[in-house]
Amino acid sequence: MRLSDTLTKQKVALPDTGPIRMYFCGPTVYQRAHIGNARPFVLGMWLRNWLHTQGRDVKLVHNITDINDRIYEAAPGASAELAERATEWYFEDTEALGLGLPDELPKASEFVPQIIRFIEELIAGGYAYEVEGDVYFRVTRDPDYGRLSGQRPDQVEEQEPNARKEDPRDFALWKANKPDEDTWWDSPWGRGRPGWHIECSVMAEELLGPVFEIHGGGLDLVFPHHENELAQSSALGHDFARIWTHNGLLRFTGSKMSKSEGNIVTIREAVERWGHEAILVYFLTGHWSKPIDFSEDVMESAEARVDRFREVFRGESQAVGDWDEFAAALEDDFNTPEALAVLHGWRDHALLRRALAVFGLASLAETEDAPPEIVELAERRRHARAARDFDEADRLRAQIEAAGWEARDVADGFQLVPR
RNA sequence: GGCGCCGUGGCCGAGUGGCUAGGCAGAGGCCUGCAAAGCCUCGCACACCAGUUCGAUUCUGGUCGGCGCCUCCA
Repeated sequence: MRLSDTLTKQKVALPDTGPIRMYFCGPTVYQRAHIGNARPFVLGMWLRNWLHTQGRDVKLVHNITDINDRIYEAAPGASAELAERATEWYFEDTEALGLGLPDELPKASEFVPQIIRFIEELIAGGYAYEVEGDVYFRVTRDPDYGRLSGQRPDQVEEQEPNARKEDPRDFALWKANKPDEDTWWDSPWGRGRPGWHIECSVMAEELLGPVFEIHGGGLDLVFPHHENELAQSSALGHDFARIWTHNGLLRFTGSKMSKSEGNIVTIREAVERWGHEAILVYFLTGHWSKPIDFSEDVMESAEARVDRFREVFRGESQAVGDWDEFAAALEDDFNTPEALAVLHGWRDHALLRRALAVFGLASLAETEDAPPEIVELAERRRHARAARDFDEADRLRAQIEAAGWEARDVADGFQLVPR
């Protein structure tokens, strides 16, 4: 399989043998996750499922960042409780997507000793320095800094001056505890807590090793988050990720859906409104590397596709479907829109179910049986029709519809479909 | 200012140097007691301007337009 890689800007082939180790950046837990947060989660799970069906050994790590400025700001004095609660929300919400869970869901707070050791190594190598309880990464020490995002250190917009930094673009590995921060850990530099980027380098390497195959996350993480992860890990001589996959962001009413703009729909709201299947199909309709609009229209369109697949399973299974065509679409940069188009032509129930299962959509193959009382009405309607009493037949159909079912006349009788 | 992405038929959205994407919506038809579902047919699609080429939506250059990131955003 080949995947578009941010670092080389090319499609890079995965190794043909050996395990596929993947690290996908998860949420910072301080509020309910929005639908955009679901995209990297979903992509990670799909890749994992697909590689499994290809017989590969896969391990997917999806981190939870539960130490962050935003959490302190959102819950002054109770940040740990908020992080814990928001982590539970995230588990609930992603579980509702019907894709199961990644192999590992590490939390930053559980890796602080390893983070401290990592920072100590960076200091020992001259890549980081301590100032008054803070530790900063020395960006100018890395001649390749900026190679992931294309940003050169001298081009990066300067932030608010921080007199403690040697250079304004240096970033924090460790931050000294502030009075309003209610969680802290002891370290060689005093009480404090990890900076934003270091936890991912550490957790990825702890759980996958100093080199792994795929690192994913939202496009907005390329800079600075992933650039800095790469800088930290390569400073210690680690290869880190072989392929960087960055998913396009969701746009809502034309502009980016973002927490700061407030125009967000949570995963939970979306699942309630459209159901998890329509959401998954919606994600399927756009290539993972490109932005997609989130709107009523596209969701209605996704719902229609869901119905269409369900309809196939209500019909007769026919030997129509070419697995290789499906596989070819996914093997070439995981092109789900193409794969989806292929699947729309299939009539082989077992094959289609197997393909949909890759995307967590096997449930589309489940046909629902009507309760006995509805079947009874349908039977009566069949007799009425046989007797050419169409007024009675239409009355019964209305009654069936009122009960939430649709009566369809088919060659050998009737079919009942939930509405 | 720096880095990067994108402009495909009413909408969404793949893809290709010449051969059907697919879905939604729309029109007509088949089927039906009427429907529903399904199936069939249809709509002069590739922002603009040059260039390369026998031939470009697909390659190159430019123009216009939209969008993302630039140290709290998946």
